[in-house]
Amino acid sequence: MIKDKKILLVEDDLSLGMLLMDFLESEGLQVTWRRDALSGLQQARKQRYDLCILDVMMPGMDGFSLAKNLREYDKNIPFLFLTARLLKEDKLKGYALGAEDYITKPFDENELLCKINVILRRALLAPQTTEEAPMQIGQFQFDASRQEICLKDRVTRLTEKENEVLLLLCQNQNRILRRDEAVEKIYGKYDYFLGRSFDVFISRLRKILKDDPEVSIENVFKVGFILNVPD
Amino acid sequence: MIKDKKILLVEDDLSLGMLLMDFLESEGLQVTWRRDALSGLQQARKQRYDLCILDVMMPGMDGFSLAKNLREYDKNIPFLFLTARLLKEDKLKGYALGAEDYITKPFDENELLCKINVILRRALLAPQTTEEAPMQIGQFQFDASRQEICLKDRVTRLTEKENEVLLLLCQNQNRILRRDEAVEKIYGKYDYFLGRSFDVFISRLRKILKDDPEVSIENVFKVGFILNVPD
DNA sequence: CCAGCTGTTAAGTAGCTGTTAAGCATTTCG
DNA sequence: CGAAATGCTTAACAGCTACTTAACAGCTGG
Repeated sequence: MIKDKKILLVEDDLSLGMLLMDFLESEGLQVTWRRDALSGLQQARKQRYDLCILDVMMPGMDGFSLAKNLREYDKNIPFLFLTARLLKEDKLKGYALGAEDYITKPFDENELLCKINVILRRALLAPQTTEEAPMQIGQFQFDASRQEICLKDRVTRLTEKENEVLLLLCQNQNRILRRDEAVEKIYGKYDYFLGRSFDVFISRLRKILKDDPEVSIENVFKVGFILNVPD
Repeated sequence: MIKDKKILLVEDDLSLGMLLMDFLESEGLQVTWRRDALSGLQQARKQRYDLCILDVMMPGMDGFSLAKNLREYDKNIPFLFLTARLLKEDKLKGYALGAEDYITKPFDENELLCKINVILRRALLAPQTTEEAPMQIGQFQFDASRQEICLKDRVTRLTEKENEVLLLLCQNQNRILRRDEAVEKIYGKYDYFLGRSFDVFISRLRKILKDDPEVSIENVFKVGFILNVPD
């Protein structure tokens, strides 16, 4: 089983919280337990967690709002909900927020552990966060960590989203970056308007890149884009 | 929501199978439904699926054994179990086999859809499983991941479907690609018009490939096509 | 409170793809 | 042989997809 991963548990119930914390720690996970949404949120900003386990019903801010806030801060952070309510619409709401799972109390500890393992296992397969070193794109020098791209002595600062899109293109240079995958990575979901917005960034990046004729962003109809770079 | 992903449904119950197939297809997924484990296994070997939905209790081979066999063939393929039994040890067994989820009947269709989306979304974030090298077709160089084919210094970008058809032909080079299987793989079903459409793609590929006289797409009457390549 | 920036939505245009149709060619089989 | 079925190719087109520019609402920092 997967060990040494950081779990943020936000659960107001004292006995359940202790129980879970003990159990998960005994399984080799590093658990931080917070008893309300606000301090859970603060904790999540202090440190990156591999998974957040959120109680839905809590005094003050509920688990759904907490999840929304967490996602604003890190749009890829995995979380799952714990709840005593089994209202169908709640469940769907949880998933709509991007939850990995939605578990109703009472639940079996080992089953929870299995679900946690599934989530962590998938996260293991995901690529590393960001590349720090500047990259070469034809005659350009693209530094994603500084969010800027240089040609000779001209430096262009990119916007946050432009930077994300260009980074994705770079990570797939000279092969297709699938449209749906790209949008999914950037926004966490796909719909018509997000696709349109993505197009606008492609257009803006093309304008930036046009000064090197050997570099181009080529469309593959209905599928995606290829960042063509020489060599 | 995520569309155009290939789902393999293995479920012996007629009414549930039809219900699920209709529902998932109406959500834009490409569903192949098999009614027993053995033909499910055969189907999985014919084509890569993004997710397998397996009934646990089936006459003959059960869902667990099927999952084991699937994993031998592709150790990363995601699958989830459907079952009427809610025995705890069954559940844990399912997860131990590497299941993404374990769903007990009766279940809500929309909840199932949510879970499917979670799984497909996670798979999107994972690195490319099939990093395919360009293939040689006579004097051509066919790069399916760039969706293009080169002869000397002439580069032809293929359309999405052309690419799919040519890839299938390549995977069966110098032997028969059965017409019904090909259409089934590409469209998820077979009817008269799909067969006609398929013919058009064969015709268009022939036009592209005609510049190397050693390469041909040969018809086998009423059965399919052979991509003939030298050596 | 204003100015500037950013991301999203909108609108218009252009272009591509997959499907269907139609006419002719080829194969099969009684 | 002749009829029926199947295959081949070209053409046409509706619907979808993409590109660009513009406008705008929300936010940020001064």
